[in-house]
Amino acid sequence: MTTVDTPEVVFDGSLPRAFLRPALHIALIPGPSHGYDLLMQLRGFGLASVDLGGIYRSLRVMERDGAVTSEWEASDLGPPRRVYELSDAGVEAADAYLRGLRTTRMHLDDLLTSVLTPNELLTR
Amino acid sequence: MTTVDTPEVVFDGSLPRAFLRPALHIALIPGPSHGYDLLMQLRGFGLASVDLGGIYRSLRVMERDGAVTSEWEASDLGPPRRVYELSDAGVEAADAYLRGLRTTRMHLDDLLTSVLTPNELLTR
DNA sequence: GGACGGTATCTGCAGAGTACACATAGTGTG
DNA sequence: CACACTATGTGTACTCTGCAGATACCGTCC
Repeated sequence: MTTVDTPEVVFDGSLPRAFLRPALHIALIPGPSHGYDLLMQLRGFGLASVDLGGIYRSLRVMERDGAVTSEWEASDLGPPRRVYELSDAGVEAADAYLRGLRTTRMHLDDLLTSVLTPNELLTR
Repeated sequence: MTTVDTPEVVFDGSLPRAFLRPALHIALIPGPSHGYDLLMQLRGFGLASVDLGGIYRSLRVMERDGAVTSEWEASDLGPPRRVYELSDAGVEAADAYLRGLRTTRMHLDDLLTSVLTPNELLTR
């Protein structure tokens, strides 16, 4: 089977996975949090299709890289949580991500307006 | 040195690969073009690290999906070019991408401002 | 003529990254 | 005691990407 399996236009406007790590850093700036809660937060930022497994893996990589530290915390709503907190290096990384994302935003604007300014396109 | 091989904050502000297909669609709205030229255009939109091989592959997938048609064209600057043109379906797809990207920009703004509004963070 | 740099397309492949499903377990409610 | 929600984690097949290499046309300079 040659499996041509059309990937289709999956760009629904949600933030792509490339933003997962930046978003996790940023979501942790206000204070410590755990994976399951971060999932909910990220969904609010349009990271709609993000996979929980991916979040846990990402957080562990971030910890391995020294951006966060973690410790277990009891919960009265369910099983214990692994709570992550930004390290100093993590705060710096978050800041770098913020700067990067502002540039990204700018490029996105360039791309979106590139098609609007030549107004022969509006007369299509 | 245990070489945990820090991937580091590689987020330089360039548009991530997820934007390649949308950007190709959009870049083709003004008119037909070929891979090598599209590379140059996309670089102008912050798709800096984009790989030529990836562009050619993407274009072929787009053709397979019916978004573009291609034909060979002679060039007096070098070897013949394969010129791609948006089909009707491709124009629609490009439009869908544009709408999606506007949503993406909105989410990106949410993410960026989420960290600015709580102004205890500004006093760090 | 031959070397070189720019233009142009395409393929091969190892490694990274993902989605999706599954396993496990605590807590409160009917 | 079944169920839903909270919560963390793993296994795996698949896809995607980056990087490097092959091929080739064109104009210029020596």
